[in-house]
Amino acid sequence: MDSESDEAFPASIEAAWGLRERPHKGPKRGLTLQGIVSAAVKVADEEGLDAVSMSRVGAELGSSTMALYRYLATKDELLALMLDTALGPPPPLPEGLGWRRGLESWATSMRAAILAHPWTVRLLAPKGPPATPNQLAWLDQFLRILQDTGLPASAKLATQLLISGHVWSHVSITAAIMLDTDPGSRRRWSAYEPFLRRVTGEGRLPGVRAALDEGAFGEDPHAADRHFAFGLERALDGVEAHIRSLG
Amino acid sequence: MDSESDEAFPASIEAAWGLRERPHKGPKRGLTLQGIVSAAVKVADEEGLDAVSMSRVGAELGSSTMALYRYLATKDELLALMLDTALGPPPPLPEGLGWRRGLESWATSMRAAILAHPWTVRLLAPKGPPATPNQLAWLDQFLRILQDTGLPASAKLATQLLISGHVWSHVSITAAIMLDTDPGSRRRWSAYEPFLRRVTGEGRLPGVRAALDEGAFGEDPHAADRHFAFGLERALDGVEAHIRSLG
DNA sequence: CTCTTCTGCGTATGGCATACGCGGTACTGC
DNA sequence: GCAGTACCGCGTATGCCATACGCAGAAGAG
Repeated sequence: MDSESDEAFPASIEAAWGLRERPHKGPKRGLTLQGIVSAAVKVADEEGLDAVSMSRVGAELGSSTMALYRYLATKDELLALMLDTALGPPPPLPEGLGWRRGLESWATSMRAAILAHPWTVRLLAPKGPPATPNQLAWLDQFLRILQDTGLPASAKLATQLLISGHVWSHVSITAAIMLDTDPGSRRRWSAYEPFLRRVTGEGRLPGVRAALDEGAFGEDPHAADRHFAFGLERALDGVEAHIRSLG
Repeated sequence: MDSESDEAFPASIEAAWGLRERPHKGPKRGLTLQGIVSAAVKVADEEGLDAVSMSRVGAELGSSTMALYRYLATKDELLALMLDTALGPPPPLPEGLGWRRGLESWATSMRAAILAHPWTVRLLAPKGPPATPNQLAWLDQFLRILQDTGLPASAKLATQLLISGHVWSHVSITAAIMLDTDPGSRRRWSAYEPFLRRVTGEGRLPGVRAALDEGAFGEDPHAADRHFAFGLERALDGVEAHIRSLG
């Protein structure tokens, strides 16, 4: 009955939900899943996601590479669990905010949680349905915020897709700039405006050229925050209009 | 003068803009950048993005691995150019559509262009400012559609971020399902609803549970299309309200 | 006709995920 | 208390990968 779902979902994800098995036969386990994941998160925080290899994580634990495979079937499982613990659970929501302020807060918290560990950005690309505890907790909070709006459940999910998509895509661009510690590609951003100017010459790409001449590409460092807020407000305006049209 | 920007942007990207150098000294070149990129796109289409290795592409051309490095500094450059040619230029826009229908059409075309080569999804994660010809052409079309709306250029860019973010994130999820040819993970989707039911027991995750009981997770195959349209309409509603408030 | 510069490409390096199997451990059933 | 067994950590090995380096030869420049 339940044994089928045990097969369909990786054992390590089951384990993350606390569905531990009885203490089996062999020798005592020297490691824990949580310990492995924490070590991997530490490595990612300190040396970047590319430094997270099975051998590097093993070394961090004073263990060997292959020992980890007694806890994880593949590296992808490790990455999924790293994402889950790095994001953490959503912060508790103040009562009585109303759905709009609630979603605003949700999106802002989500953005902050991601940027607290910028390498999570690259792991947010969905590889399957959300299945880890914290990921589902964020989804759950979102759905609860919309509880009393009268939206059908499928519209709630579609709204979550819109808002979290905005957070994700915005944060991806932010991270692409922020994470650029390499001086070579940092130079690329400063060379961007002259590059665009060259490429938009002779009447090519008039839309880009107009934006360029309006100074939209040489913006102040707070432009990212303002763009995030702008998109979020537009999206919420649209949701609000739709909710009103239902009542 | 211009030589600085030549340094800041990879030579292969300059080459993609047709800024070819004079036929230099040595032996004739046996390959072309376009030929390499086309071969790589072919491999990705037929065998998936993971099959695209320098040696596989070299073999496709009857050439060696290292020959490619006379045309590309790194594999990342190849991937950037693959993305650009796979997306292609935006289809010409019917005249007089009005900005709203225009953006709708833009987003729909963009989604179709991505899904025509589903592996592009993974390459859309921004690694720097958009710099290749077709990427900038899509951006340009978007900005031109908003030409007469009275929006400041920075708002136009923020709007583009919102809409393209929606397209990207939606298509990412769609692709995560579509590309799942592996029977093991296909099973995971069908096992998802029972999994959620198990995990939302005992009052946990009430928001998810409510959506589950409303049947929102066991939806028909056209749910993806409807969710895409829903999010797009909400976003455009918000933009429309904002544009009205300016006039 | 030589010289220089660029070509394709062979070889080598260091990294990676992970398959496989061994020797030993500690719980289970007798 | 003892055998059996299932599971442990982990050494070794395989087959990928991107790419650094340098060489031999080709072809335009003088």
